[in-house]
Parts: sequence; C-alpha cells; structure tokens
Amino acid sequence: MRLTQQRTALLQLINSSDRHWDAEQIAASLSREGHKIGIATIYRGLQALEQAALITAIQIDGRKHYERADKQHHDHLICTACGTIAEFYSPEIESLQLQVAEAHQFSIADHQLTLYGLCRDCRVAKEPIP
Amino acid sequence: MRLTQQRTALLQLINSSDRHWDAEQIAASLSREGHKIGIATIYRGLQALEQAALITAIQIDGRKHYERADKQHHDHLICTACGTIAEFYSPEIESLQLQVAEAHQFSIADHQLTLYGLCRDCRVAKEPIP
DNA sequence: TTATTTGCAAATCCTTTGCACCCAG
DNA sequence: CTGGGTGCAAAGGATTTGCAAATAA
Repeated sequence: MRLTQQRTALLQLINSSDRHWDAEQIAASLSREGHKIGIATIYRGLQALEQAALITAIQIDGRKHYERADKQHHDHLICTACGTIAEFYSPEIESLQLQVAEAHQFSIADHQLTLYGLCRDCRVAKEPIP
Repeated sequence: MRLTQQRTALLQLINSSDRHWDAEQIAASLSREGHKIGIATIYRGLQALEQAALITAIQIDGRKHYERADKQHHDHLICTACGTIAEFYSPEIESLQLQVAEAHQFSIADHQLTLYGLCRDCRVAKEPIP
C-alpha cells in the first residue's frame, strides 16, 4: 500500500483524535483544514488503511465509522439520544464469547458488541423534575 | 397499526421460518408464492411490524435482516464463508453487559452482539488434505 | 366513512466504479 | 520510470418519499 499525502492526512486525522469518524465527517474536517481530497479517495483510502490495520472500523446504523487502531480492543456503548460513543472492555465477556464459539465449533475471526441506550447525561436530562 | 393483507403475508412468511430475511429475499419469496406486493410496501410493512414488536431485526453488513419475535432473545454467529447465521444465548454475557452498563451509568435499551468467523462446516472445508 | 396503507416512480443516501491523469517508490 | 493512487462524474444498491387510488376498521 502506498502512503500518499491523502492517506497520510486521513491517518493523521484519525490518529490524532479519540473519536469515531464516518466518511462525511472526515471529508468535512479535512476540507475545513484546507486539504483538497475527493470523497472517492477518502472511501478508497479508508478501505486501504483498514486493510493494512492502520485504523479500525465499526458499523453503526449502516454506516462505517473509523477510529485509531493503536488502542486495545474494545466494544461500544452508543447513546441513542446524543450519539455519543463510549468504549468498554470486558475480558470476561471476551472469554465467554470464545466459550460460546467453541461450543458451536465456530472459529471467531472478529466480533462486534454494541450496547444501545442512554448515557449518564441523557438519563439525567430525562429525569422528571421533582 | 393496521394488519393488512400485505402485512399478514410478511408476518406469515417470517413467522413460519427460522431464517433471517432481508427485504429483497422477502420480495423474491412472496412473489414466488404469487403474492403481489410492492417493494416500498415491504419496507414500510417491515418497519411497522418491527415497531409493533411482531418481528425483530438485526443489522448485518449494513442491511436489516428480520426474524420471528416469538423466540427468546439471542445473539448471532455469522459464517463469513457461507453466510449461515446461527444463534446463541449466554445469560452470563447478558448479565456482564448489565454490569458494564451500570459501571458507566448507562441504561441499556438494546444491544447487538455478533461473532464473525467460520462455522463448523466451513472450517472442515478449509482443512488441509492430509 | 375516513384515516391508513398501497403501488408506482422518482428521489435520496451512502458507497463504488470507470477512466484519464498524476505521483510515490 | 511505472504501477498504484487520485479526482471527477456517473453508476450502483438499498431504502425512502410523494401522491393519487385503494382499503381496513
């Protein structure tokens, strides 16, 4: 894979933040920063970077969202009210997944666990006023 | 929600099987059975039925797949070679999810856990010939 | 009756592709 | 130098929408 200017910009943007980005958001952010990069190049670049394991992706609501790869594996808590994405890691859950797979003679290559609901802030916001 | 002929057909198809269906597959199957139903009606009907909790949905590869709602909750094992979808239920994982959520002061409304990999048959098929 | 639902086609959203030109290795 | 990468615009697949006609309650 060739590390071009455009791909470097993608990588830099993603690696310098803790967010999850979709293609549109990346396009908007890069163009705000003055980069010239076509949307097709963004899609192709993200694909290439993911395949090279330089970034990781999760599927949210039918859209791919990318994040830094230089973190330990984790799963996600997504607030359906404000859209915030938090992360968690549970070694117990991971190990139980392996047990489940083994019981089915299934070999896991990957998994995605996403919890949907209300984050702390949005719960508070919905509390009845006393 | 009005239970029209078309929605009854959708419900019957889904309830009479153990599969996961996407909109295209439903359209094909119903038309094969001689039903006349527009694709827009299928999408709208599935939405309505899901909202009424008469069917459930999971997101696979950016596409919604529907299945019967009259089963206990479960998660999925998806074979990336043959596309087969198996199901599992782990009360331990469910309970750990609740613990994780609690630790984050997050209230879970829903979740999706999907394990991707090779099912037993596809593993066997990939074994080197001795 | 009458508020919903349907069917069709057009529209939308996200993503991919074709192709001529460009540039990193 | 040259094969992979880029940009543009057009194509694509899945889903949604507008609207007049049909229908369930």
